[in-house]
Amino acid sequence: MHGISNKPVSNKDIRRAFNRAGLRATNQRALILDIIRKGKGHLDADEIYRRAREKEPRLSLSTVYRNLQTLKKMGLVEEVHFDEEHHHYEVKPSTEHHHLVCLGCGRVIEFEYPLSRLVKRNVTEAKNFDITGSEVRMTGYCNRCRQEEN
Amino acid sequence: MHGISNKPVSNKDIRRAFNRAGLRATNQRALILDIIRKGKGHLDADEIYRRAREKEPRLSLSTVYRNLQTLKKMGLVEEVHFDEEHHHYEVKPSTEHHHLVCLGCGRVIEFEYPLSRLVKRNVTEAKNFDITGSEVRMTGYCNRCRQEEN
DNA sequence: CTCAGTGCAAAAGCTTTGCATAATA
DNA sequence: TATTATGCAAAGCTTTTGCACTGAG
Repeated sequence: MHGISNKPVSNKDIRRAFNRAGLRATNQRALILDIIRKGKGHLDADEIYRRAREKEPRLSLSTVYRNLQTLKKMGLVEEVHFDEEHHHYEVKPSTEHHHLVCLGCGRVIEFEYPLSRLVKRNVTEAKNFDITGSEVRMTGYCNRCRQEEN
Repeated sequence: MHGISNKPVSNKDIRRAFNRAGLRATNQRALILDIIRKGKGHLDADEIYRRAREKEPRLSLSTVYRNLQTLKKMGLVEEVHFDEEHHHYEVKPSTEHHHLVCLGCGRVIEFEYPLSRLVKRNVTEAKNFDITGSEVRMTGYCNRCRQEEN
């Protein structure tokens, strides 16, 4: 089984995706997208900035912010809210997935589950609602942290 | 059937709750809590500030922020993230409840459903996780907005 | 060659903090 | 009366915006 996806992965594909959207394929843009992809979704704007500058030291923070907006609009990147402080960004996953956040160690566990379908089916108020996106964040304590507690 | 709750509701109860926590029962504090309660959970800090000033014109924004922190720590108030822009606050509900947000008209629909229990049961990664809180926000389009679209 | 995108600097939110004063326990 | 909480003003962050310049198409 291959992990084939409908998302652009090669530089060429990325370039095409940008051009198709009427946007220009700049190094900064590709770099930022690449960092978000490698960051596994738990990077905030500043962290993306810091990592990007290692490769492209002249890059500016406003370029990061502007591209985050752009990539969001293109549907390539998704903004998630892990905590009260920062926004985090990740490449949009094709399947519905959610997060468990450990309040002990801060670890974030991703899981996949079609919660929106379930809500749609079982919740009266959701029946007449066309759910297009969902953001689920459950907090608690992971196995490891509970054991250390005792 | 009464809507009896274990949360303080009368002024006296609120006063006691504060004192029990070693805190002082100030007018500002009670007012802010009252506004959050009446606001049905969809107020941001600035909106709380504006409403509070109608009753207590000398109240400062920093007092609002400080008390939001305090009330959160006391477990009386909960911070929720509706959109990318602001934090919203609501009195902590006893039952697990979640939000449907209409991207068309901005309407927020609350629904109750024990999603965390369900995740705990059905998701491998959640099995060893002690879920203590959950924040679910599903977005889409409500009945009304879908009809207007056509 | 054109115009979208960039870098830089400045501005604009939102939130926190320091300090003197006021109010509660 | 002893602190806690408040108001005010200033500072701190994160994010956005204006403008001249650069580079992709």
